[in-house]
Amino acid sequence: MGQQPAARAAVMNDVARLAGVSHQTVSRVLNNHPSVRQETRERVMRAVHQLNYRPNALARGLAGRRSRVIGVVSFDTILYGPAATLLGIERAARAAGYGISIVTLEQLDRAGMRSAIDALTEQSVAGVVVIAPMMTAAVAVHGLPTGVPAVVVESSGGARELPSISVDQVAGARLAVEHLLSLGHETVWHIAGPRDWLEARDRVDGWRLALEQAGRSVPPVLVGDWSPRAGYEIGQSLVDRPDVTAVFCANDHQALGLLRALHQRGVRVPEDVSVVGFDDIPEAEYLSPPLTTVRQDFDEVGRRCVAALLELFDADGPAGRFPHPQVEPQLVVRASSGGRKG
Amino acid sequence: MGQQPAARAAVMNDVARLAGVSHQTVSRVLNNHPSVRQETRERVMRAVHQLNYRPNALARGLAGRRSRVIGVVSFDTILYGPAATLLGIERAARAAGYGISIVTLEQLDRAGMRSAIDALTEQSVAGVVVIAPMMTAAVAVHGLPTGVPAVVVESSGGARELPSISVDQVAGARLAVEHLLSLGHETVWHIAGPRDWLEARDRVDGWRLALEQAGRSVPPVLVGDWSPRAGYEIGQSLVDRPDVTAVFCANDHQALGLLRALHQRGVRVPEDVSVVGFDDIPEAEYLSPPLTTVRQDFDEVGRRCVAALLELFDADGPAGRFPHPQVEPQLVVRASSGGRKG
DNA sequence: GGCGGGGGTGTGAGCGTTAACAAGCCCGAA
DNA sequence: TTCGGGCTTGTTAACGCTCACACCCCCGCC
Repeated sequence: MGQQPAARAAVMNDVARLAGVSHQTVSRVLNNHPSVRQETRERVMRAVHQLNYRPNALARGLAGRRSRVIGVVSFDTILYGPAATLLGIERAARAAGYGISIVTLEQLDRAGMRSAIDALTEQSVAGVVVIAPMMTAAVAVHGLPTGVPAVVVESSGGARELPSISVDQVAGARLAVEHLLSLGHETVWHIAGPRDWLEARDRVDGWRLALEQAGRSVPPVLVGDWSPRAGYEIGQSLVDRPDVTAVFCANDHQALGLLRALHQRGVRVPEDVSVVGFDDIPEAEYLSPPLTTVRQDFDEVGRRCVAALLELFDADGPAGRFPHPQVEPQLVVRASSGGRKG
Repeated sequence: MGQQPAARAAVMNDVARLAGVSHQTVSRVLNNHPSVRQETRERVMRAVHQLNYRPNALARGLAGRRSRVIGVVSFDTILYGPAATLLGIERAARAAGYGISIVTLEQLDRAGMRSAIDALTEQSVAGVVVIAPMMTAAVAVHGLPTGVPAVVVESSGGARELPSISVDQVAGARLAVEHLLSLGHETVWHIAGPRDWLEARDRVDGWRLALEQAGRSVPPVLVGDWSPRAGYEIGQSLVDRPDVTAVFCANDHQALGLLRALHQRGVRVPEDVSVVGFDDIPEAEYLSPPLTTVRQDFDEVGRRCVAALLELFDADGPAGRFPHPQVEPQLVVRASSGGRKG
């Protein structure tokens, strides 16, 4: 197909001229306005195709109120959870005809959040999804500029005034703990995520609740930073304690580090110690041993985020039906968890 | 801070009025035009801050030639490589004052690529980075609409007419193979990535070259799909062959699956079989055993992409200094590789 | 003393689209 | 016949900004 070297791309007026109508009629056709005669509509569409016309999103956004772009504020897109959530949102947005602009925060302070949202606001995004499930994020999100619809991906307990989508972390943690208890373990230790991550807190809560409800002793919380290194180092300190027979890790990467520490010291999994993770990262199934874990449906999270945002666009008011129901996590039992030793 | 409920955000004219100048002077100040008196500049800036004025990127893009957004076409952002590259680009872009719009392809055919780039073009992005190091991608990219500066992240051998940034995959593979040979292995097997991935092909080439150059026999290529599952399954077929003492995997995830297969069958790493991966994913250091691998500097790749794009903006012509030098990968030796058995 | 020239600033015209309103047409009802 | 009203289309005005140009003032020069 001959590409025309420097020929300016067709604009709406070119289409209008070719179709013998006014530009406004072209606009109406493109926006599916009802009152256009069928024959006119076809004539316009023919011209559109002939000129390979593409409406200019910038002009569209400027003239109308609403752009077709959703902004996403994320934190660490190398982490599996955020990356998967981002992908889920992207898919859902594209399905709804929206594009995605992203800002990845380097530091999660109020100023960073502010400038991220400012950057997106400048681009006149139709709405914003914040994937930053930390306390600081929740606080920072509070100061959003007026009028930008926003949805937060986080656990319960964060920003009250914004709709939030979340996986039920407490329930997920309970699934893990109850699974381990049902295998006969006296109690379950927990390697948590960073204190200021809401998800980490909720998983701690779920873990504690499940233990208390079963009348078991609650070991001290061991705090990591989501990294395999943290799991490894905490694992090293845990490995000498004979009373540790089951460990629930707040994410799979920490579980991976823990497995490494256990393996290094000759502790067998699951014969000596059972391990359960959280996330179900793609490699979880192929660790040694394959990791029992709690799966989160990030695609579903993405879909609900976009749905909530679209709802907000229509509602126009700050209202909407909050809170949204939580996404239910799912226990995936593999070889890393087994019956109590002895 | 009192948020004004429905007060329309300040526009350039509001600032101009408050500062007692024309809107054009405000524009000049904001764009660092030289011919503005210092005192005027300060007066304008004061008004800007007082009104918390944010220039509207849409209007800016419409009026001027150039938007401040870079489009990124990616493929599977759950994979470590693409995710890390995306993050690298995002960082570099933000440092240069650009935002990022992403499109993640579900299917990597020509039509998908086309519509992805169309979607970005509609948003009037200033330029496009394509992270889709597959043959099909390279082919599809060829049909880019005129006038959109584009950079491709890929191995050598892809699209000729577009600037491309890449890590030297051939060199990386050689590093891995030469390392294994230097440990005394007779030859090195290779679990490759999918055939239509350029990176996979280049790693195969580097592996083959290194073996041939050392006068060793070249085992058949084993083709995987990047997943731990592929590494696991191929590993199962490999585990019975006594002549396999060293395996170079085209990425860490496949290596992870391979480790699983070996471990499951009681094959010791590195005593019986040495394994080397590619990527240096965060968990590589904490596998059992810690994985020797080839590290790619994705941040550097991102920086160079953005730099190349900015260069293209200025050059305006299709020229520029091609080809760009490749990013050098780096061997990271850990415990999964050791001396030849026996 | 008049005139060229360059900083500093204002004016007007777009950029490509949608919104709001007006206008023409054809219909049926009074 | 005449008038109101739905359907279809056109006209004009934003949207918020940059670009091109005109303008003014003050300087130094012939």
